[in-house]
Amino acid sequence: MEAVLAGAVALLDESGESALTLRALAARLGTGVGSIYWYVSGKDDLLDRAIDHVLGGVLTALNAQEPGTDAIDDLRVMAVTLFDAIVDRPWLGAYFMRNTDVQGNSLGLYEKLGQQTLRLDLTPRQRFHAVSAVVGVVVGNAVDMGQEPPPEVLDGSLTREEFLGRYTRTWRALDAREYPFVHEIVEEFDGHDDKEQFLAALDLTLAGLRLQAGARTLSPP
Amino acid sequence: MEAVLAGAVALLDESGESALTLRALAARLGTGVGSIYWYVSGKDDLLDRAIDHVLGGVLTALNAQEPGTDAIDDLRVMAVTLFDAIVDRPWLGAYFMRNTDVQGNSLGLYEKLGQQTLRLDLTPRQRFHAVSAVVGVVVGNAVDMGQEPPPEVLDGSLTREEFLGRYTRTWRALDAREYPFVHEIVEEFDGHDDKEQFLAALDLTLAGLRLQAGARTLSPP
DNA sequence: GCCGACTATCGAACGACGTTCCATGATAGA
DNA sequence: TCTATCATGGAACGTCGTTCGATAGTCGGC
Repeated sequence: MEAVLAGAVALLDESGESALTLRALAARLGTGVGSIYWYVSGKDDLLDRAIDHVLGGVLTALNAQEPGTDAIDDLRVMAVTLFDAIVDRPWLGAYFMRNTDVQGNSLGLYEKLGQQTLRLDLTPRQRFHAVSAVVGVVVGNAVDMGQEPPPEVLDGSLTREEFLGRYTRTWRALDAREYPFVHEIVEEFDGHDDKEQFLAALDLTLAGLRLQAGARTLSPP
Repeated sequence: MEAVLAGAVALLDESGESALTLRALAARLGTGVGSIYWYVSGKDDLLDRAIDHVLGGVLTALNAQEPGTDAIDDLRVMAVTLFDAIVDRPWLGAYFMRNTDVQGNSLGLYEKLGQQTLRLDLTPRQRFHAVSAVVGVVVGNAVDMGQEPPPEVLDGSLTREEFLGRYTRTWRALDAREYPFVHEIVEEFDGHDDKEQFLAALDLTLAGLRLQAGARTLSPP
């Protein structure tokens, strides 16, 4: 059972979601496809368990985090940790929201993030929405990078910079009167950092949250 | 060509992404699978064109919107329009970020949203991040509802309320000391509205953006 | 009036996938 | 030792995306 999950995660890590095939997993484990079905009910179940498996590691990382004096700062660190975990395993991004299990480590993460909002002066509904918003920002920015890069950059025949350069060249050639915004930000897009982009989005949401909470925390000063 | 795209969108609208099969599409069009390949290079291309097709409608809806006095308010209306389009067609959510075409209606939407930030007192980088953040919030909250509901509720043998009730019952049974946050918000989750949840997240981000822009707009007073 | 070139259509065939099913070992309690 | 349960392995089925060659229809040029 543990070997099945570890093999599935290894396949996903090595070559992305398209590489996770029951036949490929059986070959890696030196067994037949039928054996895998004794442990899991199907591919969906396999994926759910594999996700829960790695989310367990993320959850322990979150639990190891020392609580600080500011709840929103702690919330921010947790969101960044979650984001980094998805950067390490891009396939997590595509399937993150899929694992809406009734319980498990997914719920544990939700709880851990939510506990920080308990330290803020908010209504239950505001807390509920705040955690959803933070998770939404993480997922929304992570799915972008969860996409498998085109085969040309995987082969190494095209670097990521050259690939992005194709965008900027096309954009620079657009009519400046029809596309004033694209021209405004094309230099920013060129060589942009995905993580910086995520942090900017996260900080906007957290700034709004801080405003909503009135900058007052209920935790020890 | 137009018929192919219309048929693909119709299939997606009727029964979700799993229903879009080249054989099913050929049958609906009264033709063979080979004919479809004369118009599109493959299923990915078909999906990209179908998405661009419906995004064209969203873009015209955005262009029809009367500019208001406040750029952020306009940005908010546009984000809501985009979200509503995804609610109407849940399959859009799963594939929205997929269509990162170099040009097309996807770029047009990006430009339209970005033009609102040109009316704000921001640096180019801040504008770039602001649009990414808004799109991230829309996508992050839309993918949640882009998931196909379990077959039981599709059959009608289980209502959405009963399905959500399974969550709340399990959560209420959890240890209140280990899961204080889940207990805090379980009542909010029960019968919650996805759109309200999205609006809360969007408003947090826009509040942060308004703070960043110093509440000063460059557009006519 | 014929002909090559292009446009467009169709469905059989291929390989890969998820899944099912059953024959076959292993293992442990009686 | 017998037998019931646990566990394995791989052939077989149906569906999917995709490829390919056969087959018409539609022109303009000689």
